[in-house]
Amino acid sequence: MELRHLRYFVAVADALSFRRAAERLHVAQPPLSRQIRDLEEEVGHALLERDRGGVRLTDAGRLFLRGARRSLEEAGNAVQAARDAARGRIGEVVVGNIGTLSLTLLPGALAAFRKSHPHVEVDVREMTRDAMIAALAEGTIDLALLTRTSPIRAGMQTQSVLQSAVVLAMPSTHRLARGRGPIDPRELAAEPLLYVRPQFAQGYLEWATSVCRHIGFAPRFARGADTRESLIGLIAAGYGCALAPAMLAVGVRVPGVVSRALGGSIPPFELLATWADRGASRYVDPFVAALAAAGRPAPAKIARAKRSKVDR
Amino acid sequence: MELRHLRYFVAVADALSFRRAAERLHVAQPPLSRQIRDLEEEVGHALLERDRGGVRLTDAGRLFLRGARRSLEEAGNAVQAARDAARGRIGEVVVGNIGTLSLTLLPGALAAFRKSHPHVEVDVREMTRDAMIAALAEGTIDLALLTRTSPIRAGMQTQSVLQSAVVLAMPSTHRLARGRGPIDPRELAAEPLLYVRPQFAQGYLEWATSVCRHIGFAPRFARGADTRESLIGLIAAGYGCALAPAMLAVGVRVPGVVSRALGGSIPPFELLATWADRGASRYVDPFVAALAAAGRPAPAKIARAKRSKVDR
DNA sequence: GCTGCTGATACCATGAGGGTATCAGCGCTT
DNA sequence: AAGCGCTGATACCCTCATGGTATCAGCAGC
Repeated sequence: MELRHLRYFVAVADALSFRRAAERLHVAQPPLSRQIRDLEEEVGHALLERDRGGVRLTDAGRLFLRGARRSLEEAGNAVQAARDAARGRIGEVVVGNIGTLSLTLLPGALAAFRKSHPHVEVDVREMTRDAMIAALAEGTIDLALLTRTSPIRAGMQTQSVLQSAVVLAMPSTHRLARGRGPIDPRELAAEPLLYVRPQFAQGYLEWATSVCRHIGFAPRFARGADTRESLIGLIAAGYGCALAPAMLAVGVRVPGVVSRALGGSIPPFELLATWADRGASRYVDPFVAALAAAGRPAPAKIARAKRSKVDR
Repeated sequence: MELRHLRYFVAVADALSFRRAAERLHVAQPPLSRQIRDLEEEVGHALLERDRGGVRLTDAGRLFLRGARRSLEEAGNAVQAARDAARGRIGEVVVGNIGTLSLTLLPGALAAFRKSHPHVEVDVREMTRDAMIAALAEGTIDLALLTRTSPIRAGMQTQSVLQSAVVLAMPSTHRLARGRGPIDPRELAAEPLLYVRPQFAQGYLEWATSVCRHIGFAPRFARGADTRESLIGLIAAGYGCALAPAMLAVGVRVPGVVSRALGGSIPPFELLATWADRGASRYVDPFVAALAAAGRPAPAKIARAKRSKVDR
């Protein structure tokens, strides 16, 4: 399969006619037919339905068309990016974003970085943790925001860009919701905990487990949610408590949910900027610096409140 | 340029050696060299630096490599998707997501849809409004969540999936922050308003303007922010007020920011599911139904509160 | 039954891609 | 210093895939 097949297929799918597509492509119709036939053979299924008087896409063809368009677009972007870079006009940093966790961090970093590097494009992509780790190794992204418990591969550099105290989020009717000041972490041992299933929030379970181990007990995980938002929903509905970084509680605050800091010396939740030793964009370093700077000032009013007197 | 060029280039970039790359590709080294040379000619710039004893990527090559990988991956995905579809195993719905606005809406809809259609993959992509509109026309995405003021092209169907009352978000020290109940909207005429610049949140400005026009005055926009988050930051810092859908205020609630509903008969903020008449996935209809259902129950406690007595 | 449209088939040519043999530059060893 | 081993580049040839032309097959409407 070559880009030619994709170009031809897209043309036919757009024109819904071999003849007209051939015209637009400046080739004759028979070679076009043959290329499409070859493509269908390689895929192994019919992509087009030839009715008299026209062509229609099969279900398979519809999906293939989408992928073909994306592939062609990426190929064109690659050329464009290379030309731009050769002219020294812009660079590019691609950041793999870790869901809503970085909602508080990214905006500030982006704003600061745009000021110091106006010609550098920062492209934020939403992907799962495992996808980020794979993409880092491939060089598809320059930078990922990962938790410390992530299975980071060899050849990577990391820098902590954000630390956030661990809090317990719970229904406002919960027995632990009443008191003031930090909770005695040993109280948690008896609590069934809610969690986010690993499919979407990979690593949450490991992180929560490691926090409990550090306190000194094995967690009892009661009920899983599919997304961070539905986890909050479960808490609000009174199903139980969950461990969370304080910064997450800032972003999504919902009536019926209360969060209190944990006492003792619990290691804070930590977000690591992670990038490859070799082959990364030269703009990774300044961007990481911007992240680290953004991880400190404004939104840190709560995030910084580790085990300091602010909490007490 | 063909996929072959991309495959070859990726192989060389991975091996950092023409010989070894040629081995892995099962071709001889000279043809490989020629293909790479042709590719560099087409791009117009050197992608590789040939040093004695090895190969290094140029800056242009680094960026090209990334695009090449993506293009190849999309091409592979296209084939895979077509095969899956032909077996009737799964369908696919791609949703263009409108930033944080749909944070409250999507999780519920996704959960419900997964229950009724477990074999259908829903792929959520983060993109700007204009990118969504273009992608809809191209068939790259099946569905977009757009505001009513968006310039939707012909051949599209829409369905309202969420309505949310308009609130005024302001610093807690603001004169309008004190009273109770809905604000008299005419009070706003004197207020300088903050806004999100059109680059990131395309359409916000039009929407806010149309709300003011409906009330009966021309808005005075004072200061722009780059992201929704930094807008909230500006408000918290006391720079002024901003109009917002109530649902947005639910997601991001920050100390120092207060929001109050607007009185009178202001049309609510509305989110439209938008899809192409023809060529869309067959699963669009049930997914839109799931969205509409999710737009009603739980998070609607505030969102539903249009101009009903709940506000008064 | 003719003409118009649709796409498929048959066959031929040209040229691009791939093969082999060889060259050129450089570092290391003997 | 000469030879060897590695690197990638060049020269040349062959083959087959791609694209061309001519034609066929099915169907609609006049």
